[in-house]
Amino acid sequence: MPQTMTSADLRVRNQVRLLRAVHDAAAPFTRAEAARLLGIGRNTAAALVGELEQARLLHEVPAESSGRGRPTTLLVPHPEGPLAFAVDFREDTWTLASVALGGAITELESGEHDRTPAVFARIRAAIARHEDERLAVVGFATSGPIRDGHRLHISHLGWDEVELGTLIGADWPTTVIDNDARLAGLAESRRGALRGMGTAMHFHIDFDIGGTLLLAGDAQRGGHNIAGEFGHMPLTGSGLTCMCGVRGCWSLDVGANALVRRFGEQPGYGTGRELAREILRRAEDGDPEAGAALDENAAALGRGLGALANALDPEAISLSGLGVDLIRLRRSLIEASCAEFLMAFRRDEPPRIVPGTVGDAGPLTGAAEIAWDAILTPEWVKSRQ
Amino acid sequence: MPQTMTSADLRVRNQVRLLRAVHDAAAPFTRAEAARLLGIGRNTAAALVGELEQARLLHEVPAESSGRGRPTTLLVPHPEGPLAFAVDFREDTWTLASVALGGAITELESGEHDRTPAVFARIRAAIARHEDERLAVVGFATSGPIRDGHRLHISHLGWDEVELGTLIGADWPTTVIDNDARLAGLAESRRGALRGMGTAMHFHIDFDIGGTLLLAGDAQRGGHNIAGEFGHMPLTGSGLTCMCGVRGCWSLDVGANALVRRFGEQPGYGTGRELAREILRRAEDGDPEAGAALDENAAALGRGLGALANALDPEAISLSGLGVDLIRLRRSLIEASCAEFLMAFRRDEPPRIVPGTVGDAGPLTGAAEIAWDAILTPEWVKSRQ
DNA sequence: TTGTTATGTTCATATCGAGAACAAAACCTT
DNA sequence: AAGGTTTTGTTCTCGATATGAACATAACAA
Repeated sequence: MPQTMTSADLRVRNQVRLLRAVHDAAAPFTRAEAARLLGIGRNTAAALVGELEQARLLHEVPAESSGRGRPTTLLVPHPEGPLAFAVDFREDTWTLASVALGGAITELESGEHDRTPAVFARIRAAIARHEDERLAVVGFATSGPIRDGHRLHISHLGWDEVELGTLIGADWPTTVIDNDARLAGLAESRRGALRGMGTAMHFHIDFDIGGTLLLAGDAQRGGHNIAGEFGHMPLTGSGLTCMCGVRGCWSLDVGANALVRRFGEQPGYGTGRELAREILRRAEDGDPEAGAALDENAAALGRGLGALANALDPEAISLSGLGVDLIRLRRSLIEASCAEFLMAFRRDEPPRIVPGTVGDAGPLTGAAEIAWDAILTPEWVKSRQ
Repeated sequence: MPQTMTSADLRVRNQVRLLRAVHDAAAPFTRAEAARLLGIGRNTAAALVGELEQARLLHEVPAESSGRGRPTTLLVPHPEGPLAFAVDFREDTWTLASVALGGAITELESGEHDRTPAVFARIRAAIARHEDERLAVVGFATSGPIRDGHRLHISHLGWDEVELGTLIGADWPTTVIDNDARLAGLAESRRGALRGMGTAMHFHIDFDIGGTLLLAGDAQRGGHNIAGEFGHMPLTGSGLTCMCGVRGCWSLDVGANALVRRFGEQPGYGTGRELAREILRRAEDGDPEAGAALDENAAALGRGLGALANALDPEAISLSGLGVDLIRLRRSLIEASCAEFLMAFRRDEPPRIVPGTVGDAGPLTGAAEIAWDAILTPEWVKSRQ
């Protein structure tokens, strides 16, 4: 029973609701609109906003008049307010950005790395270079599952069950972490193609395919925080054995690895991505063999999406990475293959399959979301008064 | 923004929290315990309980003393309080029960039916026979997906997109409806083997297999209210075409249909269930061919559960129907097959596969849960004051 | 018999949001 | 240019909530 309520907490709770509304909104809104949105009186809204301005969380700027009525103010993040830092930690690069309330992202720094855990110390140093008293929380996106929230497993870096506590230590600011595929999905759900949907899915296609189930704007994590390995279900009837230890994974037929394997190349994480780009280019230029490889990839993608739609009934499915190219080049094939594996009675209302709109910034954007989620709480807001 | 909050709503909200706690509790608790549970003072608890007693929602009975301290009272449903009716509508029978706050079920009536929609009128009549002013809401469990919440599709009755409004009309009490597999899962999640879990799954195995994903005690419904057709994912590599219109469904290899098909019988909904029981009996008696059929069923079950666990990471999976027998007779085979299709790094912590404890009463119990869910709201509680 | 413990009860208090009335600042009409 | 309209901001009173402290009560234990 977390939601204990005294009449004093009521105020904090409404402050959080207001901050959440400002953060989630696509565009700034006025104080009067805020009152209507939250279902509170204008007087109460004035009081809330005043206190949040005192706490340097919100700021009021004159709104350009729109029609009749007394001029009002727009609610915007306070110029001296708290900031979240977001880190996107990738295969060989990292990016650090600052994110204000509302989601505006400012890139601060980026770098390459040598694939050893030492990179975490360098990222910590980069944070320190930009850190000031405005920094409130860090959101961190990494690839690989993070078991039970603290045991990191990145196969293509050879990191096996690395203890997160040794990488992100007590000298770090408050930090929340999740994996990139899940965060990319969260970003689409909060600020992209899946906005406002109750049930949706997102898949990131790179070397293989991973994804997340998005319910009411939240990414599902599972019982051990390792949900989302949709690529490791045997959905396409492959006879091969996957790196994960299972036979027949969907990932064996979808993604860059599947593309290059068709050309006799060993799938892997070095040159594989470039070769996949090359195959994509050749397919666009009309090369029949490259085109056939793309066809197979698209058909396998659609088949898996259809199967998953039967089980989970998403309103829409967004794709990122290679998936964006596959939609661009093979949309009808994906949809046909999806429909073929959709239960007959669902075919008149198939899930929409759309490219993500957050794009490459998905993990970073998602990291910013979980960072702000961590502090947009009654406890934190109360502590700032 | 549904959760508008005035200090007057606060009281109603706490009343609902208290009622919810009483409803969800495994055993009655005292007023003092309620105060601790909700994090409120004893004086506030006294006020809440007093008002709920006035509203004929709660009743206080002397609690047998346990050690020192002033004697207190247990909070129990009011003897003249509201009741939910629950209906379990099956292939050829139906059951009507009355369910008090807290979940105690009293069976009222049951009957057979002729598989035509006319049975709904007879169920309505049965409700009318037992209805009095205490009846607040009806929860209804049916088989088959209910698209968008109002278009019912029961293939084995030959009902295709039947409009629910024509079956459950304006002369019915307030009625909420969902399908049996989902409600059986909800029952396990609220009152059975999956109690208290954040992420879990339940599968009901009858002719085929259907299930539901349970998150924090709620069954997922999907974007069009037709989530849960896990049986129609191609998880086992079958080459057959399923009744649903798709090739290779998991359901082709798991359940009574799969059992009888192995003996050259046509799967169907008439004698199929009896034949499956017969096969089960023979397997128990040591018949090698029946045993082999059971083996195949169990292996296919495990394979699918492993695949789904990769994607959704449940803490536990409960089974009902034939699944209970499969666990009883072939537990190790199911677990081995599940492990084989579990990603290697997950095998040291596989999902627990357990028989449901609500058993045959799952759909009825789940129907009662959604019925009470529908009224344990601030609006309804306020309307009773 | 007396002390201990847990719970029930009473009362004063701070705070919250609602609602009404009024003020202010724009736009629109004539 | 003047007056009316519309929307928002501001001020004040009011009823309601949960709290916390103090006290009362009813069991058990020594």
